[in-house]
Amino acid sequence: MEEGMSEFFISGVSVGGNSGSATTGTKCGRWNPTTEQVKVLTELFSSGLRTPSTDQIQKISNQLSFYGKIESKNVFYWFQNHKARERQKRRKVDKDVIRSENSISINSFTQNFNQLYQVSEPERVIETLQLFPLNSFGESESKNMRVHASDQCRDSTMFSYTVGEQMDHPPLDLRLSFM
Amino acid sequence: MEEGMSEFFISGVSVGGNSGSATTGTKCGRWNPTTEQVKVLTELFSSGLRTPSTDQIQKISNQLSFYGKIESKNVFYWFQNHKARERQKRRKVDKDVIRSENSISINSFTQNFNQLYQVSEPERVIETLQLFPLNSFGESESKNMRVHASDQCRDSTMFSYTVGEQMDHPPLDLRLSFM
DNA sequence: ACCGTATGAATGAAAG
DNA sequence: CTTTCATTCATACGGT
Repeated sequence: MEEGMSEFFISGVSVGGNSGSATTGTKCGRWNPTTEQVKVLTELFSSGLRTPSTDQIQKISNQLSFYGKIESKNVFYWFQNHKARERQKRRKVDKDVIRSENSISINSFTQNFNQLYQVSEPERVIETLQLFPLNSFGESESKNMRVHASDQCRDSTMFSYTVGEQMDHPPLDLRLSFM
Repeated sequence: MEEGMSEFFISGVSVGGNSGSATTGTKCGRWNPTTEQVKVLTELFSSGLRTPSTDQIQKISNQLSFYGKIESKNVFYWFQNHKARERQKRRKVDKDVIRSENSISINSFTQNFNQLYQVSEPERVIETLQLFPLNSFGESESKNMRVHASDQCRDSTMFSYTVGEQMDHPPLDLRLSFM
């Protein structure tokens, strides 16, 4: 990790006095992506980009700076996190699916199937990516809007498999026999 | 931004909804642990469990589902938050202690030291925690043996420069023509 | 009904 | 890449 990152922010840490983070209203402390930035990054991601090279990061960052403050490392981290969480999520889902299959296995098969393979995309490195400003004008009204605001209902890729049938057996043995 | 936006919650099981929340037409309620669940989680935490492994999370989740709907991610988040907030609290206390230390003598230094470098509890990181012996056989494995001695005191002085808010010129050519 | 607090959920940033 | 830490957003609740 250090390899590719070195030139991004190693130098940035503690550059200067910073002057108490007055921050003119914006909570500066960490990058707060605008919706446009997130949108673009997401598109890139869904286009197959997973681990952008230094140059790619630079370009992306550069372009995204149009929508608001951003640094290369933000882009780098974004991809790291996004990729990692996609994996993590899939992993957990798989586990849940497996477990639930052992107990349910009704027509949830189809869903499980979709779940299991929805993200199995062939990790290809994109060569030329054209998606872009084609419509990036549509919604550039928010400058520093937090992306959450209205889509809190993002799915949770981990489900529960509410049993609910055995609500009458004795409480589990909670004795932790450690040590 | 989510890549795997999936909205299928295990067949039939109507997730969330309800939860009142009239004001902001929310649709997906969030997990609301039952007292039983909280009790169990708290006990586990008190026993020293801080960062359960995926397997442990699964087991715990599975067991707790007896008391009500729950997903593995809920357990995951619960521990994350609980740990973080305990730490947060401790940090605040430490601050206060340190502040008062300025007027106390050497004696208290030792105490402060202990407070700083010792977890609230004997920090007996569980090594073999047999969660719910009922159905967790020899799978107890844990590699959370490390004790944080280094608290990266991240200097939140951020460095990025602001790129002036010029949101009113045409979008840059974002074609990423990688070489 | 509003407001403050506790806490579930998310994610940027790092460390390992 | 994986896992953890820190911070923030959002919401359920209880008090006044």
